[in-house]
Amino acid sequence: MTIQHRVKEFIQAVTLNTVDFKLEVPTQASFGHYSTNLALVLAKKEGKSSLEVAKELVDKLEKADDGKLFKKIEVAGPGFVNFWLNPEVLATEFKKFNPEKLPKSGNKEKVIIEFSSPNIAKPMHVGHLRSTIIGDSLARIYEALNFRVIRWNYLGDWGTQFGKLIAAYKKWGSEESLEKDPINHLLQLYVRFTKEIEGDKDLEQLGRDEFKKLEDGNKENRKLWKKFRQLSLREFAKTYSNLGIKKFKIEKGESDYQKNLPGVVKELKEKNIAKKSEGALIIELKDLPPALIQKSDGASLYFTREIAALEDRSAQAQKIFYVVGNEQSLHFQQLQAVSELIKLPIKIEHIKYGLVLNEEGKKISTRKGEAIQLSELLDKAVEKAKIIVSKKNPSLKEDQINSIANAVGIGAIKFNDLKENRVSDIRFDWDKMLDINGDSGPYLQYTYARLNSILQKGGKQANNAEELKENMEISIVKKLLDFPDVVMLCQESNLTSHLAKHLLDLAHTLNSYYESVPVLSAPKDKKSARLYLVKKANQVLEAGLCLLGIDTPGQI
RNA sequence: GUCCCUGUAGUUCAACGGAUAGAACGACUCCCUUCUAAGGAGUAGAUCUGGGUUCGAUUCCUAGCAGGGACACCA
Repeated sequence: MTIQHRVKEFIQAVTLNTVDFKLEVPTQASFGHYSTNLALVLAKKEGKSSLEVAKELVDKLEKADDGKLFKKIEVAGPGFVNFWLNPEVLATEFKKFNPEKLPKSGNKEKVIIEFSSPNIAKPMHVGHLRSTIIGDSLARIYEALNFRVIRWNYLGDWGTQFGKLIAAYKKWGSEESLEKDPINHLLQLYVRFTKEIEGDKDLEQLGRDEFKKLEDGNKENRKLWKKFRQLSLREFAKTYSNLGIKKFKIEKGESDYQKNLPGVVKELKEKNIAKKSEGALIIELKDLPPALIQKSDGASLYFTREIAALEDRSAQAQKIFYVVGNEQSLHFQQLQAVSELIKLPIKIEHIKYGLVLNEEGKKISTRKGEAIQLSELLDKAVEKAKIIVSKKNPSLKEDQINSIANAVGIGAIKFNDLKENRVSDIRFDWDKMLDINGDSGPYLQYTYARLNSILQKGGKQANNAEELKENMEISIVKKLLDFPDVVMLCQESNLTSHLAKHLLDLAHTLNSYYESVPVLSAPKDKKSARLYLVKKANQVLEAGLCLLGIDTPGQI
C-alpha cells in the first residue's frame, strides 16, 4: 500500500467514512505533503464555519495519530487541512522503496486496448502516431498494475476503398513497383483513382463493383487484396519496431468479421432492432443519428463490422478502450448505444485525442496525398538527434551514436504527445515535434544519463537512507515515493500526462539538486545517503520512462 | 442547419469547484579550473465577451463570439 493510501484510510477511519473528500499532493511545498478539502466539504454539508470544522478535525486527527504518521497537521487558507509526514515514516518507506514493484491494483482484470489501427495499403501518417504511442503507453501502465491487457490492432482492411484500389491496380498497376515499394505504389494508385473520379463518374461505380466482387469471393480480387494486406503488414511491422512498440496480441482487421456479418444482420432484424429505410438497413437510436449497417446493394458497412468485432471482444474481456481520434466521437456513441440495445457484456470507453491538422490548421487529406508519413517523421527525428549527439559527444563510436540518436529522436516525439492531455486539435509543427530542449523526452534522458554517470563512479556505496536531512533531499524522497500513486492516477484517468509531468517535476528538482549539492565529493557519512537517493531517483526515471515507452541510454 | 470538442503569457501547454493561475519555448540578466551547459539561478509576461449559481469559478449553468470536427449508403 502506498503512503497516500495509508493517509486516506487513516482519515476515513477517523471520520467514520461519512463523506467523500479529496486527498491530494499540493502543488506547493508550503502546503505540506498532502492536503485535504474534507473540512470544506463537511462545513458545507453541516452549514458550519469551515475554519471551525477544520480546527475540530485537526484535533481529532492529531489525537488519533499521536505523532506516529505525521509531524504536523495544520489548518490553512479557507479551511484546508495540510499534513506533513514524519521524517522517520518517509525514511522507513524510502528504505524499502522499489519503483519496479507497483501495486497490483488491476487484479488480473482483462481489458482490451485497441490502438494504432492503420489502413492497409496506405502509409501510416502522423494521425496514427498519437493512437499508437498513447495506446502503447497506456497498455504498459495497465500491465504494470497487474491488468491482463490485450493489445489489439484493428486493421482497416475492408471496404469500398479496396474496390477502388483493385480497380486502379488493374488499370495502371505494376507488379514490379508493388514489390519495390508496396505502400507508396498503392498510395499513388489510390490518389490517382480518386482524382480521375472527378472527371469520370463511371469509375466510382467501377470501384463499388470491384468491392462487391471481393465480398462475393471473386478469386482474382481476393488474391490481389491478400497481397496488398500482406505487404502492408510487413511495412507496419518495420514502423512499430522503429517506434519501439510492444507486440500486438491480436492483429485482426475488419475482414476477419466478414463471415459473421450475415448472422449479425439476421439477429438485428429478428430482434427488430434494424429496419429498412431508403433501401438501406439502419438502426434508429435515441438522441443520435441512425447507424447504417447495410447498403441498398446489400454490401456491408464499417459499422456492421464493428458490431461483429465487438461481439468477438465481449467474449474476451470486460472492458475495451478505443484509442481513436476525436473525430469518431459520434461513431463510438452510436456503437455504445447499439451495444446496449443488444446487451453485450462489455464496457466501452473511447479514449480520444485531438486531430493533427496541417500547417494551415485544416484536416489532412490522405486522398490528396498530403499526409506526412510516419516513417519520414521518424527518420527526420533520428537524423536531427544524430547531428546533436555527435556534436555534443564526439568521442562516441558510430554505432553508439546511432543507438543514442534513435532513443533521443523517438523519445522526443513520443514525449511530446504523452505529456499533453489534448482533446483539442493540434497543428503539425516540425520544430515542436523534434524539440529536445526544455520540457522534453531528451531532457529526462539527459537527467537519467547524468545520474547514471555519477552512479557509475560510486554507485556501490549507495546503501544508506538515514542521512537525508536537507529540504531538497526530503522533497525528492517524497516525489519518488509518490511515483506509484501517479501511475495509478494515470490508469484511473487514462491519461499519460500525469506521469510525464511528474517525471519532469522530478527531473527539475534533481538537476537543481546536483547542481548545488556535491555527491561524489561529499563527506563520507553523507555520500552514501546521497548516492542512495541518486540511485532510487534513477530507478524511478527509468521505470517511468519505460511506462511511456521511452528508452534510457546510459550516456547521451 | 443539428450535435460534439476547444478558447489561459508573444507561442505551445498545466491547473482534480478552492490557497499567490503553474511550466516550457521565445525575450532579457547572470553561471562552465567542480559528478555531461541537452543544464542551473533570476526578470518581464495570461484566464475570449456578457449574465448566472456558489462563502469561493479558468473550472459548473446560460447567451454570444472565434477555431476545429462529425452528421445515410467512406472507414
